[in-house]
Amino acid sequence: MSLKFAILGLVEQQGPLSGYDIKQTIERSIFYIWNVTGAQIYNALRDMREKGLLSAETVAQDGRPDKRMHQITDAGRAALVAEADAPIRDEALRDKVLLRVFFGNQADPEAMAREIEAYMARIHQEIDYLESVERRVLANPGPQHAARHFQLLSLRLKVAQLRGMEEEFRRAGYDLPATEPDQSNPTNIAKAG
Amino acid sequence: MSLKFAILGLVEQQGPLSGYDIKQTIERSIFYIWNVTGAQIYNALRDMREKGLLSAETVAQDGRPDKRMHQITDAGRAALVAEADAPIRDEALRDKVLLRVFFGNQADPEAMAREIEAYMARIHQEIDYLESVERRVLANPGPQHAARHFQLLSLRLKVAQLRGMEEEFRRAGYDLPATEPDQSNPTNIAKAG
DNA sequence: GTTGACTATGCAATAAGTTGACTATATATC
DNA sequence: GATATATAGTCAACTTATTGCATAGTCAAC
Repeated sequence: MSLKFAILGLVEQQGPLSGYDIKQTIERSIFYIWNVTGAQIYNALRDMREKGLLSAETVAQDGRPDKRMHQITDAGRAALVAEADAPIRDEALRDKVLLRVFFGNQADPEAMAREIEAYMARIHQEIDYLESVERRVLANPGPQHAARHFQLLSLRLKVAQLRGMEEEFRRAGYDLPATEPDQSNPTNIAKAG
Repeated sequence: MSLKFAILGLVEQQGPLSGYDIKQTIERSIFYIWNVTGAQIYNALRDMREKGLLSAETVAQDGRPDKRMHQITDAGRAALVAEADAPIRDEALRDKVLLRVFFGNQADPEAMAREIEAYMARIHQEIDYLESVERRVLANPGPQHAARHFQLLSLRLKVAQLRGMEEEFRRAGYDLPATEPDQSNPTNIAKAG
């Protein structure tokens, strides 16, 4: 449900969107929480149209392919609210990275250490990047108070998780490989994969 | 693959295991990383037997149902090592809790605040519980140095994540509901849900 | 003039994960 | 005697997620 929840939330907040728009938006705003490919989104959209959660209208463009703009329906809005109001549970607790660490002794020791340090480097860059996003958001005050509050909160929660992990890796004796700082986000965690 | 990876890792480390044994072990040692039900394990085992990653032998018991003890095969060991040696990627980045926070404005504001505070309480208990596990492990020194190192590391990484989130929620103005402390783990995050 | 990036969508197949129902026996508790 | 818990397993159906492939036009760079 969660990808569909995210799509419903975006379409509700940002009016009619094409699949492509949704992909862009997720890559710009939810990338640190949820990773998707284009195919996943189009698959989900088809499904949601068939279930009546979204309605779509084909719009012709000049010089560009047609696109299908999606709107949330009453049924979609009901599904969105139902999910948003459901109790928060940590169901499907699942962390591939921690699992790899847990069974780290199955790997070659030196390779494992290198992997961890490379992962630390990605964490480090990701923290920098997320904090630059936060600064950018804070610097330009807009409307949508409640939405902004929660979006920033989730971002800061992610940063807090990453910081915690980084410190813990350090405490365990692992160290960042020396690199130049980088303000862009070419190899961030969310995208590396 | 990850559930199967976990199963392969356990069977490799702890010799012949029944599905039931695996369930118990996961509930005792990997519960904070990966959540499973019995059916999931038995489904995975059938699959892995069919693929030749595990071999099984039925063992009769008196006063108890027969059980099928699983051993890792050469193919299984190869699959385990292949996974363990693969680069660590944060593929399938997916956090339902953060997603719920991100779209928190879609929920009723007071209900959302209550949900977050209830979640904080679970985090808090989970930290206490994980730290008690860590103390217990540290207090009884055993063999398996490398395995222990990585198992404790993953546990501490999880604690670090949770601590980070707890602090961040506090900073955002949310507060733990007042409760009695509890040393057992009846409603911990891993099990709640 | 061809290569690559961007815009834009789709389907089929597979893999992975989840749920619910079901079968048994033994022991301990009420 | 009834109920609950622990042990031990299976299957079918389902949802969710992932991958690979295909299509097709515009635009800029080389």
